[in-house]
Amino acid sequence: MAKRKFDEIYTDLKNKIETQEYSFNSCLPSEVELTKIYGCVRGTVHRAVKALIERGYLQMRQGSRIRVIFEPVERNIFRVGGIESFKEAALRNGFTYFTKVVKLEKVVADEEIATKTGFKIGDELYDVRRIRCIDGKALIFDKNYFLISATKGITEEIAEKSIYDYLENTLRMKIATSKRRITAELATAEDKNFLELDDYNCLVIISGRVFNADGIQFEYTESRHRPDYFCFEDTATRHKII
Amino acid sequence: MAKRKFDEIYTDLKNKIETQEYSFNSCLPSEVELTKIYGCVRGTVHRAVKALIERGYLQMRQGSRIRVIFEPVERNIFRVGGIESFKEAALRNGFTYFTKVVKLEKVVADEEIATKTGFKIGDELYDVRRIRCIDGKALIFDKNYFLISATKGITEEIAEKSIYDYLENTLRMKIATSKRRITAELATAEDKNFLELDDYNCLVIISGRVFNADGIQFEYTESRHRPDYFCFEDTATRHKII
DNA sequence: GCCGATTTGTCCGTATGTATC
DNA sequence: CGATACATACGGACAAATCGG
Repeated sequence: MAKRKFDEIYTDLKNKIETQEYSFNSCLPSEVELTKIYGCVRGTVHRAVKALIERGYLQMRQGSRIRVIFEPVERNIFRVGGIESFKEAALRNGFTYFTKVVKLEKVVADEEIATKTGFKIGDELYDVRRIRCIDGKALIFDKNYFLISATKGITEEIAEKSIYDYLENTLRMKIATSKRRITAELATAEDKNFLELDDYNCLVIISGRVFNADGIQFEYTESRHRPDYFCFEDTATRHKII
Repeated sequence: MAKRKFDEIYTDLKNKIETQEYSFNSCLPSEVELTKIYGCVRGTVHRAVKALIERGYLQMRQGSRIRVIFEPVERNIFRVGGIESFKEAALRNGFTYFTKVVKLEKVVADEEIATKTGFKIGDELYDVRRIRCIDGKALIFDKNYFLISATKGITEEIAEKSIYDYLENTLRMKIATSKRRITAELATAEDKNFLELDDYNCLVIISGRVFNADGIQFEYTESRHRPDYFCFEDTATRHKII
């Protein structure tokens, strides 16, 4: 995977930017100079640079040079970006955490479930509900449905550890795309029962449909966060499809 | 701008997918067949397809064909995706809306403002606060700071209409990148004063720093939404930098 | 399970256009 | 205006994964 020339350049530039070797508001060497540094054609450099633009590290303008717009920020917050899983985020922030499985049942999708989850009526699903505790406090409530035909064999032990480890490493499933939606709602009775909400009467909800490489939707996920344990970051570029 | 071959292909494929000419879960013609259709080389087709993958329309896997994973969804929700402005979202949903300017003052950034906004202490800024009303209800509270040296001449009339129109069309500023963060917080006294919060005691906050093409940050924006008028959608692809 | 055809993934080298300085 | 630098596209090559017989 990491033997793509393109990845090397991407990673190397990203590191140099993060360590301020290329510092905020300075300019990168021109693309032609970069081709000499990395020993490749301009197209390959260009591709790496565009990837860094989309991720908010660089900025380009035709005719002028490539500018660094990355600034390191202090952060002790619970991010849910494109990449980090719950576990990674907890670890990065130095929190202790554990998962408690409160439900693991087989259900058949009725109309209500089908509409909400994107599965078809009649599909057999695992209904998994878990509480995520951080520093001993119950802060996140995860509700998941998995298509049994694609994810056979999920047990409580697996749900407590990592379902994705099981799917990827044991079942050898290849996960491809995931469509997410972030919303916020009033907390339900179930939320209040399971979570320590303190003064908050709302939750932030990240819901998503996940597809495997065969184009089959195998999961619907809903992660209900106490507001202070939620943060999402991204970079948008206006007016351009890259 | 629209004379890029790549854009034509992107737009045409996107339309054909949205109108189900290429339907959910079916496969596209191979890249080679597409080059014949569009009269271009494979690299160009490939690039358009990758853009559609990042936006959740398609899925590819080396060796097998390109699959459509877009499904039209009912949507009567207030999205804040990468692209839509407040106005566009309101229009799309068929709501009436208007903006009320409750503050437009010049301020000098002190330490507190500087930390929060990313400007430097001593920078001269416009402090703009606006209420967004949808269907007659005050639902969104926008707090913005603009760097005066880059955005000279903002008036109440402009703030009521569209500051971005003014910046792009009158000042000819080129907006490039914007880093956003989505969080949720308890509503403040100011929020409760300006907004109709009903039962909600929290708000969803989209904050961001916006840079122009010269790499200058000219805006800090904070958009405080009542939870039921907020929705963010995106697509994530696992394990791969495209 | 093997093999060959198909299809996507990456990269090269080159050429031309366009914006900036 | 010319020099520089990025933007897009072409055509070709080979690698890697998939699929069907």
